[in-house]
Amino acid sequence: MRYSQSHKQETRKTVVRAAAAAVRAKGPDGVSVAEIMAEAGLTHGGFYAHFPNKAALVAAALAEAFGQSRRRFARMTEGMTPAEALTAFIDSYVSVEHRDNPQRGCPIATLTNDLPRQGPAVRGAFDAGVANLIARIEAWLPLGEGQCEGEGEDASAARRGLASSMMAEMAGVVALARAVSDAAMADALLEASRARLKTRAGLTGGAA
Amino acid sequence: MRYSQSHKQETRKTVVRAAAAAVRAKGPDGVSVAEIMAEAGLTHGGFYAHFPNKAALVAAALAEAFGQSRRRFARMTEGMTPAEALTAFIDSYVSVEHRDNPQRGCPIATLTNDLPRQGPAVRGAFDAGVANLIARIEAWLPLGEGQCEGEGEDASAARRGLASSMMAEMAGVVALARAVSDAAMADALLEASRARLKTRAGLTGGAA
DNA sequence: TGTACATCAGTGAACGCGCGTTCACTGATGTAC
DNA sequence: TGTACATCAGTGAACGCGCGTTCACTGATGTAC
Repeated sequence: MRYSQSHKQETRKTVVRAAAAAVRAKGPDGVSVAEIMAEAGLTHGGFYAHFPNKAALVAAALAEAFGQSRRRFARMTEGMTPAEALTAFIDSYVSVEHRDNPQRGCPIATLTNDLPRQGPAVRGAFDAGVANLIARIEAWLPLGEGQCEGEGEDASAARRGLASSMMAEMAGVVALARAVSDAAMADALLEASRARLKTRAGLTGGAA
Repeated sequence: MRYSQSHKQETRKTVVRAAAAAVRAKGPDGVSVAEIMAEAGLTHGGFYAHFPNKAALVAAALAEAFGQSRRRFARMTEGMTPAEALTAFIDSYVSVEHRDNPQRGCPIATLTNDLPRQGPAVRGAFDAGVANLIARIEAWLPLGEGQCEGEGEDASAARRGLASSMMAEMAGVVALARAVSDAAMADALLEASRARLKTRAGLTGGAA
């Protein structure tokens, strides 16, 4: 029952971080306000001093989760060439480690199916996260790639299309590997997509 | 309150069909037993004459949904060459029509995120559905495709890997197109993956 | 063929339970004097 | 610098509500005679 000037903001951050983990692990409708507040060391009654309702917390948690992922990959790929960065990104995204730790993983792989049922604030945060991830992949892709030689409108559209297609496969395969209960099949799904994604990005022969 | 010999089985089928649609539209935890029974023209109390609990209904609904998808695509691709069938499959799976009608679409694109939280019966039905879909795509793929020329262990493994990778992208992009609220972005995601999937399957130049 | 009875699919009220949200209260802090 | 007061983050009991599940009951049907 003490508080200083910045104490409320710190408490809010703790709650949002707890929510970011819980929402990814159990889904927006699978966690309760009381559960998240307890995780943050508080009781559920105090929740409404920080958020108008549960939906606002979910929106904040989603934004926090996207921020965490972005910072993590920025740190990981610091100083790398685009080809190295993209390889590292694919290897860590399409991995057993990522599959087995949804609570600190990419929110797209965890929450996609729940999103159509969420409110505008949550969906807006999701749109932004998806667009950001596609743009990041696109920036890492080698120029003049694949079927579209030469610079111009077509090459740029092809790069964007490839980045979008890769994003869909990456999020899809991680979600699928979590859903499948046969362990060998789950491993095989990750392995197949990891190899194909690198080929698709033109990363097979070595760095570009 | 009448019943004939087959009446109970017909009622059960009606309930399972209603559940198969409702579960895909709203998720296993988003529909109530009462809602499904009302959809089938019954009251909720009678539910337990047909199923031991809600989980059993969800498992039956998932199996029914997979069966519907399988029959639909079998009908659609009847008499086609493998290349034609695969093209038709990609076009209808990665489509605006499929995105906008989850209630009669592929359960993988709808339920993946909910599956880790389901019981063994539901998860077993899901595993079978995923394996079946990958096998179907694999059977449609042209022989000696892509990077792996010549027949043998490697070519077969490459075909299976490609089929698995394509399945992940297909389910992933449909789920993603539903999750994204920006209509232009959702359309672009589908379009990009549809084109890339055909290229990946070796369907671009014409039939093989 | 006709009658009496047993069955059981389906009804609708009721049960605990957990949830999101509300609210009267508490007490450590920042501020006014 | 010291004291009195107002603030408001956090507490914990309580609220409606919808859910899965249970249960006493109903009445059309299949069966025994």
